[in-house]
Amino acid sequence: MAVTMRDVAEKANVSIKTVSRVVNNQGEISETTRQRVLDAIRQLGYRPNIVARGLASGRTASVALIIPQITDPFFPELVLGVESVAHRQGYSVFLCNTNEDPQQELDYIDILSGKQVDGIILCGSRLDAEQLSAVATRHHVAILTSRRPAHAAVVSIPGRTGLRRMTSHLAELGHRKIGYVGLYWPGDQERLQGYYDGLAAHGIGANDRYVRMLPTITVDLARHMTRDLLHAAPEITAIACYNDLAALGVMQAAASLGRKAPEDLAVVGFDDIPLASLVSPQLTTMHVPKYMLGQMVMDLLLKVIAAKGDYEEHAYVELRMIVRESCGAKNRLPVG
Amino acid sequence: MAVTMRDVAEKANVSIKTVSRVVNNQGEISETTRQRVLDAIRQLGYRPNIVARGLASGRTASVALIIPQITDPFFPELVLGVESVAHRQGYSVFLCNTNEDPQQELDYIDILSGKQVDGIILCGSRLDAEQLSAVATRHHVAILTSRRPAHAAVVSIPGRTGLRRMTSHLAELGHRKIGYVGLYWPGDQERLQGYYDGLAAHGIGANDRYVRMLPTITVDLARHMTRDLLHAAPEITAIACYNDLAALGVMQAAASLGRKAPEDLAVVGFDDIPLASLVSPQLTTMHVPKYMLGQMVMDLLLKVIAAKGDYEEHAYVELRMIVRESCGAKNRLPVG
DNA sequence: AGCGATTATGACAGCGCTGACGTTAGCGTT
DNA sequence: AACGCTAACGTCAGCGCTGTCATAATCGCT
Repeated sequence: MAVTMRDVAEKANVSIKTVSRVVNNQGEISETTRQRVLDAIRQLGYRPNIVARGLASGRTASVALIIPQITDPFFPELVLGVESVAHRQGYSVFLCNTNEDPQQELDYIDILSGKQVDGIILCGSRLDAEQLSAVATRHHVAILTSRRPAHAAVVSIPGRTGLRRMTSHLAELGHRKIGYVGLYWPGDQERLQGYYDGLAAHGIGANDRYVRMLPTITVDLARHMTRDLLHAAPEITAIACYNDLAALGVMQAAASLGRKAPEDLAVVGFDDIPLASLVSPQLTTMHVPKYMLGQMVMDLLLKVIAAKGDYEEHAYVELRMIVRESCGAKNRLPVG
Repeated sequence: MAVTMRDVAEKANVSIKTVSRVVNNQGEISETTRQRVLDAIRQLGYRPNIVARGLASGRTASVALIIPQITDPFFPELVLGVESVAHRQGYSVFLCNTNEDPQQELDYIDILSGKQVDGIILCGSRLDAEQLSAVATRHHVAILTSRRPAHAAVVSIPGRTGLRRMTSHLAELGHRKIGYVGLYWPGDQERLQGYYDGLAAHGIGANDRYVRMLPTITVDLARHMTRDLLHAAPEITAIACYNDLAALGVMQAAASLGRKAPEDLAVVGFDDIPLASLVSPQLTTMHVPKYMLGQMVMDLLLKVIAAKGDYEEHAYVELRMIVRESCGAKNRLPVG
């Protein structure tokens, strides 16, 4: 069925090793031999068997990309970024959805390392610090997280700084009663901290009654919790959110209570997912360069692979605040 | 470094083949031997090397999922559906974005078949009929398309029927001047046909001036083209769209011209992407069960693999019209 | 007691490729 | 003329498994 190197070697009347050399562009080959081999390859339609190469060389040219949820609008762009550099470097990527379940994450790592992937990218890992560092020492790993794992190759989103800036923005607009709708996860309270930082920077005391933490972030859940929040503390005039999805829920809740954003409630999001500019009012949010993030983390993984795992780095992406409509700007729908 | 079957075999004092048998649950093994081997596996932390297995057996337990664009909101759910059944059956999935480029699609098929994937899923392929059938005969393939390739395993979205129903819906609401904003691609004009079908069913003559075809569908492009359309034919009172993304652009265009949906312009979409219920007015659209579609096409691929490629089937998913706000229903934002 | 059938296991080759090393012919050098 | 050197190959073992076949032990049955 499949054409092998042996077939090519016979046809070109050279050794298998010579064929291997021209296929991989390595070693010294005379131009005539190279052409002879190339012709044979073309005529026979030979395609190298990467599985066999993987077994022999230990490199499979495949990596695993582990993410919590591809349906979270944050991730598609990121995946695209990862894939673009992976593809350019000759790697293919296994996509693994963990459904935010640490056990599934561990399972996937197991399975994929059994498939001898050359490296693993962990995005928004739900593993605890200990598990994470165990995985990082055992495999070639690049991590995307807002946490600060030790001795690893990681790209971070500065969530704390980001939320401080967003909260400050609200304070500078004159808001004093500022709520927060966030994600409750013991492993990472960076963004919540940023919210507190922002309040503190403007001399506003933190008030636990103004904070709602969700076990997982969905628009529906955020809507429910926000209705609750606005009932309990109707004096709130602004809400900072963990991300845009939460912000959407917040805006829906406000609307359902007859409070229009931004006049009756200012809202800021985080991430700048595509949706953010498509809803009305358009979301003021912190832009996270997701595609670039994907590229960065894949680049990082490449370095880890090249260094055979012996590589540490901690890079941060830059955030950029996008002022749209949901907290007071004047411009409306794009025209034309 | 890695623990191999040989190590396990030595430790358990059996042959490698016996270890292989217990790992793969095949053949007759006495309970005592099985336990002995299992213990050795556990103690050594043995993990089978799937690459080696792949070379020896010809099966890699990996499949390729080829899609045009993961950032198109139609696809994440579908990918999830594919992955869920793949994972359940022990397969991993390579994600391949073609950027709607047929050449990239072909390249990916080449690369991944070099990696000896057991099967390939083609979604929304941009290949022409000839290329498609060539790929389908050469590899184990399941196809998701609205076209009707011969001699293949395919799942279809009945786009023609769907658009007929959406257009009819508009006609039944009393609209006579109904426009269409669609995708121009020679290989597939099913949805456009459906639009014409819908008009015809209500005795409305087709009018080319009411139709705009985009080379690729983005919200921005749809907005531009629709402004153009509404300038050229302001008498239009309703627009049927190829998909929800186009519908969003249409609604933005209408808003920018001071025409509010649904009062001044009724709009219907297609696909029911998550966005559809998040924008205001919420989109009336045709629900496509994307997650299920993913499951169906992966199930289909499994059959193709089991039949060693000798399997044909043409399944259709069921569509369900979702009446929301963008063409006349009364309900507004969800409450609580 | 002798036979085939069944159960449990091992031996062996080989999947298609690569890494390490070996070989050869041709060249310049002193 | 003997030597070393390099370019241009070839040889060989083996990556970690699986398929196929062989083998040994046990069993029931006549």
